[in-house]
Amino acid sequence: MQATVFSPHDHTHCVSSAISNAQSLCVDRGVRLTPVRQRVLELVWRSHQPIGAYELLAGLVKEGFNSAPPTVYRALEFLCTQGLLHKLEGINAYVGCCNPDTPHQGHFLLCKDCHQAQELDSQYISLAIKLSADQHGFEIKRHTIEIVGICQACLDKPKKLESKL
Amino acid sequence: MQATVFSPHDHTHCVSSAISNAQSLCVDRGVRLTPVRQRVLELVWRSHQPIGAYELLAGLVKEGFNSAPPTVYRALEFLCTQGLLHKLEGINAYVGCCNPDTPHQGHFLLCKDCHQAQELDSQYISLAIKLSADQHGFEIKRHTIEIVGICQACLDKPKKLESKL
DNA sequence: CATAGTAGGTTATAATATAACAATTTGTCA
DNA sequence: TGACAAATTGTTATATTATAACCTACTATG
Repeated sequence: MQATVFSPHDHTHCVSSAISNAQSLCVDRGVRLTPVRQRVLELVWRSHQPIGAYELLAGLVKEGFNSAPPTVYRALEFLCTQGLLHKLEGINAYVGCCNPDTPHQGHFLLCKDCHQAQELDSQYISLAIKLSADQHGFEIKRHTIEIVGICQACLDKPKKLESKL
Repeated sequence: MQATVFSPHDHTHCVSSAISNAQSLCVDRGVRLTPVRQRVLELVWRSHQPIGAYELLAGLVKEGFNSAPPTVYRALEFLCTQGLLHKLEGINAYVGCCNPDTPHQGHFLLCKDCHQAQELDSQYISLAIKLSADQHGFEIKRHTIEIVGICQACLDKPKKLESKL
């Protein structure tokens, strides 16, 4: 069983390694991970859940950054373009990408209970989508795959609400 | 090759059969396809593209319906719940469902050029998603599959912009 | 015809996102 | 270095999407 965000783990390590990975990736690509961009990336990674633009903006403001929406949306656009973040369209929220070195579209499991997002890397899903598109002569540019449900950890938890009924 | 929305077809027929199908479906289920709900369904089907809530609202207003947003959002919620429409999360727009009798989640091809949406019914995609979720012990409630790119008809068109360069 | 449940009307506002233009910083190269 | 172009950020305003809350009207049923 592979490690997942749904399992306990050293999240501080996740954040710091994501940042240092992003730094070297930006150097390699000749793009600039400016303070506000890096801070947004840290805030997303630090969150244990997908996080929205205005919540990120509130975090920036606490640290003296500009408080206008374009500040955070520009940083998010940069980070998504570089593949450092993925946007979850269904909930208008952002999550860190686990493997930004290899450009790819994210596939996600979203838990309705703990609200965590697990990025998948399923060859089966990618292949099935490719097949369907090919059958229609359709040329894929990008895709959004968001699977909403209950993660294993939450399924295993005692069901508080039901026990009260 | 199956018929697709990307191909020419008698769209008037699409609309009327979608409406009559919806009417009998609602009768069967004991739910009410009220005038505003039916009108929203017609407006979505009549559009040759996915259509947004406020554009639908403008259509309702022209015909004397109430002009406040809850009017259209309530109708959309009803229609989506009944499986008569699907919402495209990536573009905040709605499309008619081709097969509302069988409850299902839509899979879509969205053309960036002509902006049409083709609903897929791919067992491969469904199976691949099921497999991935099972591997993580994840219980699926619903999912969003939106594939953005260029449809065959648009690929075949002469490329106007490129010929000007 | 009383009444409970469903649907719609109305007002207000929340949440998400972008346009447009000015100011500043950065990289580069004569 | 200093001048310039490009990239980034600041700032103001507004567009777009969606929901809360409360009230009124309609519908089905006994």
